[in-house]
Amino acid sequence: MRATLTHAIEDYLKIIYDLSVIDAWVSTSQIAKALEVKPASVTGMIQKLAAVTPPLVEYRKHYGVILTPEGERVALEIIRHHRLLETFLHETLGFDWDAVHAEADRLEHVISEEFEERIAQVLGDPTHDPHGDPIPDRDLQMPVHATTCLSELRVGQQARIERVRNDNCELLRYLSERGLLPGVEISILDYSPFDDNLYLQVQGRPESIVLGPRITGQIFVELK
Amino acid sequence: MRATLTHAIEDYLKIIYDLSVIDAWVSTSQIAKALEVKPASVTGMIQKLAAVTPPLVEYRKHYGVILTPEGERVALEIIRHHRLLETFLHETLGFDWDAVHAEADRLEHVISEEFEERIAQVLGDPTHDPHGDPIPDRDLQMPVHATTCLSELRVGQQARIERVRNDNCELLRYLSERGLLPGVEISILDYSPFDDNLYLQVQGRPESIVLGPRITGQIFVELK
DNA sequence: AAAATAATTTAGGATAAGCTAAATATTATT
DNA sequence: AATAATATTTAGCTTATCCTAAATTATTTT
Repeated sequence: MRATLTHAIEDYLKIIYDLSVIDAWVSTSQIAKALEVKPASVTGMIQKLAAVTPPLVEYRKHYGVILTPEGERVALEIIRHHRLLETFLHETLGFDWDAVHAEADRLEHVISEEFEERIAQVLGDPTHDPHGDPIPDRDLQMPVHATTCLSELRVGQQARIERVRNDNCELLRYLSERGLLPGVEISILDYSPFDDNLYLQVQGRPESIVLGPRITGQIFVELK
Repeated sequence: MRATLTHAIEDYLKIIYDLSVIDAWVSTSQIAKALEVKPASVTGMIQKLAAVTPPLVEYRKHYGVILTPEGERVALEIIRHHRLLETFLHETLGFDWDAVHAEADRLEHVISEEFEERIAQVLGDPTHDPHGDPIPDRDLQMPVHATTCLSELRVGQQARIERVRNDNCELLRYLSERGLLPGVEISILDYSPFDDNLYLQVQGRPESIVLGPRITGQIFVELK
């Protein structure tokens, strides 16, 4: 079934996005703590988010979730709402510093695209909210074509790297040293079900690269 | 048990208030039609509204409901939110006249008292919304609804449009395209008793406008 | 590598607000 | 006053999102 984006779902996606700054894979208990609900409730919800069409998260039992491109698109939309609202409440309506957050948290789920555009215009298309957080811009939403993550690929498949969703400098250096950058074409050599490691090769390079499950879930690719 | 004011409850109270303009006692089916839910659902909800502490409606089986003072207080609070929001969306954010209603319908349940006060202040404590409906004031006094509606006028009479009591976007656009807005002066050209249509003209415009009986009962005017 | 601890999932309920179908009350027509 | 037509209510289901308690899986300590 196609997803109806309830407030609760939007809250989950937003929190998952926020938590995935450190590690794109986010655990049940992290989400539970952030949303102030019980872990069992989180399990129920993320199973739903993964089952919906198109899936909003990828879910691995006892491990965690990662946003799909579609999930991230929705998360960014809500975050744009939130940060524009905070800015608007503070700048235009004169709300205090500490009051804007709670108000924006309720309004973000309810405003239309027209409302969003009009306050953006009134504010002169700001790039940062009053806390200094960046406001995703209107069309920074994900590319339209369907992408999968590396961990979904089978041995023998070929793909082109689309993007790497991670802030971790070390990881990014590790990848770039091996030529694993957006745009590059790769093929899957082998997969170890024991430790979930993926062996792959960059087109035109001799050596094989091993990637663990934590990383393969963060690299999005376009199938060939 | 003490009432938790959900969005649904607020919608019921608001609609009951609106419907009680004609008769303070409002029937199940009137509410069902206005809210676009089934009569059985209305019965369930109004039984709850009557059972809560303090009761929000008085309920008589097979007869209808009437708002209690507490129910009316809540209804007026929501209506104040709604009408302030409509005014704000139109005046401050530049929304079209006919687009404000849908947006306000969602926002009204979600804004804080602080938000309410700040937009009221920005607008200079307005007494009427862009449709001409009175905005209940901060201490929630009853607005006075004593005006005549268009359908009561005779051929040759002149009047000033006071307010249009309707949610239908298409209708509102239809009216605004013809310059039929609150504040505008009109005169009645003709009336057809066969189909109950009213022919009228906006002061300073050449063309005549035809309105059916469904509409003329919803446009309130002040006689000249 | 076994036991202890922690995290996660499953199973089974609770509540809010909607629905349909059947039962009952009210009102209108003959 | 009996019947027909309407309106309303009851009973029982559905979906969304939460909960608790018990079962399971993962991780850490010894």
